Amino acid sequence: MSSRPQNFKGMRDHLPAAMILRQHIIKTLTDVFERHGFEPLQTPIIEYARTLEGKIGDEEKLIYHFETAGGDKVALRYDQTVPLARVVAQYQGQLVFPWRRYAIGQSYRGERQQRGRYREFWQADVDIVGSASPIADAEIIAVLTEALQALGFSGFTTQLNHRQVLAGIARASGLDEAAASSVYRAIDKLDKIGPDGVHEELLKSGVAAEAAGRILAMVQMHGAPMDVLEELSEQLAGDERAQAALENLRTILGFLPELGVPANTYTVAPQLARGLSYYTGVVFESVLESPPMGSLLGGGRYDELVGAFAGRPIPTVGLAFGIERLHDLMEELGMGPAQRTIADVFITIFDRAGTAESLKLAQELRAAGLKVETALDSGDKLGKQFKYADQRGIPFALVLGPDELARGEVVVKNLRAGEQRSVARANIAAALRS
RNA sequence: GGGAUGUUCGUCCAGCGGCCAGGACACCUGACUGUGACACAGGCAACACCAGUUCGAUUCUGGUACAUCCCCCCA
Repeated sequence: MSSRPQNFKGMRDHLPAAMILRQHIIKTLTDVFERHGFEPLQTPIIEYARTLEGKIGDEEKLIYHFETAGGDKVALRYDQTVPLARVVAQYQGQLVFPWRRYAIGQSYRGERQQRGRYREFWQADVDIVGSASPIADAEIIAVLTEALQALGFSGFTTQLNHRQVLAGIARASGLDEAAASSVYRAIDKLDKIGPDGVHEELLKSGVAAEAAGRILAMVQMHGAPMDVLEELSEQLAGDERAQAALENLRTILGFLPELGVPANTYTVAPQLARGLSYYTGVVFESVLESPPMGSLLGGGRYDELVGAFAGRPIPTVGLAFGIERLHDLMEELGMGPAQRTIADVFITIFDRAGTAESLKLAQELRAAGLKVETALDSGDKLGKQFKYADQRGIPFALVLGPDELARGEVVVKNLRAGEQRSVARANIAAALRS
């Protein structure tokens, strides 16, 4: 009784049909990123453990640690932001700032698997490093909006907030910084557990009933973004840092129309907290109304992390798309490319004598830019070859037998429609494209 | 890390103390020797693993592994 082979828990294999969708997602994102001038970056998935330690807060227990045979303490990267900070510090002299870069690859977190959460997951990160300009923040929001649209999503909402608005709400409720973190966690669950649930959690974390009521009132504000900002401004009057944050949000939002971000794709959401470990300014995430899938992406401004290795402040704003979630959602919603395979056409081999001509034809069509697969066994019957091509989902099969060779033609068979016709060899590529 | 539920041919499902463990789809093989699909006829193929209870376990109990989902946290 041999044990069945099995992939490691929480990690997935992606068979060709899934990979076609994933590559479509990655290509679409890459196109959008590059249209905005972002350059590609790739870093190893293994880092020295010390590089990752102390950077992401109390979730370090989720980092995969191990020791190499040579005694090096290493870790699988937890995200692509800390590696970015490392790269910035290491190659300062070779990079031109502000630096726009994107990185698409996998990260690892040792947590229990759940919907939309895996132990190995791909993210597409986009960041503008070395600029504190609100134009940079706005551009990141423009990129995210454009990318979701390019993928075919509609009805998504990007919720925006600012760390200092959150802090201001805590201050206005008489809470000190130490108490704040559990408060942020509680209010961030508003959408999930409702006002009553949040109220309960606030009380549980030691917030007075009156303060909890004020927090809830502020956090539940909704309406047109500029109106919400105005209301918050009144509620947080006298708090300079909060006022500056609100002004910053106003400025960022002001650039959005020109950057092509439709007003119905974003809201100001005072309850949005996100992973608080390193964000310092604007924070945001995009969600889909349904099906439920957590956030599709998340990000914000973090002005301290990147400079931590470099030893000088390097303000940065960026975000991470969750490729797994985009993938799962698009699969569920039937979005993305319809084809099951990448090949455009299958070329049969009629018999041993015709093998050379079939292979030659394949090269001609490949040179013309088509994706071509040939039969591999000159002894197989045509019927078997057709069946194979059909099972693979290849739309066309070509037959090059003695009759066709004599006439300088090729039979083009449409496997979906079941029709076939004879086409002059020179015109095949064109016939397949039409 | 804590918790809930689940695991039967490749896939989806049935069975439920004793069965040759059943079906559908998929797959393989047949007739057609320049043509797949449809139909037909055959065939391959499973009780996740380890203990326990029992005369007897796929079925009951416990554990393990894995999966789905929740908490935590996040993409």
